[in-house]
Amino acid sequence: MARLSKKSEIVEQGLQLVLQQGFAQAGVQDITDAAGVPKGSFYNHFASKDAFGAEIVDVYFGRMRTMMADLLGDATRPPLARLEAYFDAIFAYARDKSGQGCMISTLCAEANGAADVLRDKLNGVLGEWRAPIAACIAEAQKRGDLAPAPDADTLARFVVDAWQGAMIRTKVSRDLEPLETFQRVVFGGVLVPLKRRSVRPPT
Amino acid sequence: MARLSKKSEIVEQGLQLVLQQGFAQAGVQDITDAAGVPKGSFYNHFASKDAFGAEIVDVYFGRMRTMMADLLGDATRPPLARLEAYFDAIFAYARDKSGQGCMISTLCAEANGAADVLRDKLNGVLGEWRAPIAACIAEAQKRGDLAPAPDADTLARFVVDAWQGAMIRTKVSRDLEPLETFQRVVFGGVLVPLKRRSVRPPT
DNA sequence: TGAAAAAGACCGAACGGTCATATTGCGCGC
DNA sequence: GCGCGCAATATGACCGTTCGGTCTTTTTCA
Repeated sequence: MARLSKKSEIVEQGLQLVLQQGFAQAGVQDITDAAGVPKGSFYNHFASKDAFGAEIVDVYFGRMRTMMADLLGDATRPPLARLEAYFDAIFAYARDKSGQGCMISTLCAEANGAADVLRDKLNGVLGEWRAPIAACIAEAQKRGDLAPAPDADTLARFVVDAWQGAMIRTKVSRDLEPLETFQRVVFGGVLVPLKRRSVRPPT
Repeated sequence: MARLSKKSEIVEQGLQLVLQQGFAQAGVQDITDAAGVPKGSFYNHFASKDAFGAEIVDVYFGRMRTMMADLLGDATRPPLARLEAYFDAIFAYARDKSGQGCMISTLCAEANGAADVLRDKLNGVLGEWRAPIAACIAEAQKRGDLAPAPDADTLARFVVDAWQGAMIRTKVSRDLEPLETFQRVVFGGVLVPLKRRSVRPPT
């Protein structure tokens, strides 16, 4: 039987549930109910709930990876345009597909109290996420599109953190305003020249 | 008995515990154990765990409020210096006091699945948090220290979101690097002039 | 004397996880 | 091509623990 094992069904439904409710909040029972399988099946495929968590991070990030490769790696466009296209894409993804939220930010928020295996996985994934963004920024800096001011890696860390913060707030505001704000500020101007300008007054 | 009711002890220890482990993760039993009181006492003071959550948000934000009033409202200093002083202060607070994390970001992250009373409270608190920051930014814009580009409120939303995102990542990285990155980028230059510059190449 | 608080035993439900059993598809000797 | 055996999966009853919350009784203080 098993039109290819029910594992994929558990992963798919579990992904949605964790996305909506958080990892701790989504019980194993809830997940297997959503997948339409008895609870026992869960432990045929996953050693523990934590192992399941690590696996859905892989699945989820696998999908992000293809989006990143497509949009951030497109050498035919200038780096900043690629960055904007990428964030447009994950914005659209958050709007249409996931109901709602970002798996990574959701799990990061619960990192305290979570198993080390999950924390380590998240650290790795965050690095993998940041790298191509930092590469785009570095390329823009080399082209002179961007000030060399904060180095590319620092800037990439900041941007990803800001995105996650916006994602977190969507859970409270229940709309996409935080993501729109992110887009507007990051790609339309920002606090930045702040310090330098205030240091040298209009004379 | 009761050197002024054990409520304050429950609130104090509960605050620390929620800060460290998250709201859902910190059980009522854990909290009363930490406070050294029997579990029954908890429900003499709080109608439910959610009501307790709303109350510790008030207590926590009350402390933030005084810090905000002191540093952001100090009319003797230029607005951008006040902003930087404020973020320096909450950085130091995160480093030294809280062990570790930010109550607001922690609870926002769990907003899905949380009671509406808590979500509403968080929305209110976020607005109250943002307002004086937006006021500082607006003042800086009026003085000409800052481009009028993204309006003050939008900028304030972004900065607060970015701070929360950094706070969230400290839970994964287990160090203060995300907060340092936030400081460096926000107060040292940023992506901002990005779009405008890339649109008009060096000719 | 009465209301508030302290106290701890207690509750049903849900949690993550286990286990014994039934079922299935598949490789392999024939 | 066929039957057999076996490992992987399917299944649901079951386990101990912990969850948020209740109840009753005792203590305290105004």
